[in-house]
Amino acid sequence: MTTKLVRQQTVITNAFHRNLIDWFRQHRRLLPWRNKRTPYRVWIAEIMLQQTRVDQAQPYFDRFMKRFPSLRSLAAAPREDVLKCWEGLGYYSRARNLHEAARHIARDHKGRFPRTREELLALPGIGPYTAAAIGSLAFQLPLAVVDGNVIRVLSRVFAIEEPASSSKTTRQVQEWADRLLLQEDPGTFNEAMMELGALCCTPRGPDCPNCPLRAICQAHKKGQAEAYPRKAPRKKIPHKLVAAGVIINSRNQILLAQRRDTDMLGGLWEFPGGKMEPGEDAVACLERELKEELGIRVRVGDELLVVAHAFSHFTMDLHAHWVKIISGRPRAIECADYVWTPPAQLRMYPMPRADVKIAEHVMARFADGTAT
DNA sequence: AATCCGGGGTG
DNA sequence: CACCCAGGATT
Repeated sequence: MTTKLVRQQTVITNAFHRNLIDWFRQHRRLLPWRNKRTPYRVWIAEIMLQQTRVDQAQPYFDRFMKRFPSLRSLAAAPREDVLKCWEGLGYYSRARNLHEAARHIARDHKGRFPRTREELLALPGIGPYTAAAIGSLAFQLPLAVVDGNVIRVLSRVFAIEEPASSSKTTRQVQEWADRLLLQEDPGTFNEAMMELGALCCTPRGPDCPNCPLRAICQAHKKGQAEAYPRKAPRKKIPHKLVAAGVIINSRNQILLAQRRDTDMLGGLWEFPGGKMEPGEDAVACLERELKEELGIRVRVGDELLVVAHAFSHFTMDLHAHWVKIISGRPRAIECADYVWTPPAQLRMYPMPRADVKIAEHVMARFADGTAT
């Protein structure tokens, strides 16, 4: 009885593997990180691909590899350079963690990349997914990855009813993936599963007729592929009003403040300001925030522009105003550092995207001579 | 187990 | 604008 079940499962598993791997060989995309699977390249690619689409990550990957071709060069670089290379990619803690982990490997592992799941998990920014990805792709460790693609594929294959976001689903999918993993070539199996999710078993409009797993897919059998994975009801995200000051001095220099490491967007440079309190307008907000943050009294002038920006967990309108200092010299009270810079050099500093928009506006105003 | 990261793309 | 997808860290 047991042997029969085992044999039956083996038949299914073999068919699963053969179809999946054949499909992958035909359809796999040629991506920069897929040639030369060194641990370092795999690592950088996997961190970039967290929460980020392939199309968006690709140019960043090429630039990053050019600028930091080796783990040693990354570890030796100033953090500022790493953030600058990451600018625009979002989730900046990834860049900070990457840099920290590189230094850790250089120092404690003498530059030899860790090659066990436990050692990988101990590095900042590496969780279960990334540890399995690096372990399988670079070191052929038998670790199954579970990312959004794998959750979608297996939620459909096994018609899992719990929402994709629940930790129960993650655990269930991890168990299935571990069981299905192609032991002889875990890296290719993992890539194939994720590629299937990206190209065929897509969130909307999955290409079931051409799917290598259609024969065993329970969601497809029910004619309900797109109904999986089940979605949890989502809550609405808040909207915030924020003000930023373009502080200009008598020498036509602009003040940038650096965010503290422990804050969100830590280490990035921005036009100082903050959230408007209830009942406050941008002017009152800037007078208060700039006193708290930099210890200066200011006169808030005209509005340059309003940047509407959507973040992952809220949206905001960022009101940028020209500002002059009435009294006091700036001190880095609620920020890590500050700097006065000529407008032309604003873009040397790594900034959040919303501040990049302000910076471009400021530079344009100076270029055409209409700056106040 | 749930929540929080200050994302970006698409229709 | 509404809607969608998404790993790690934290608590």
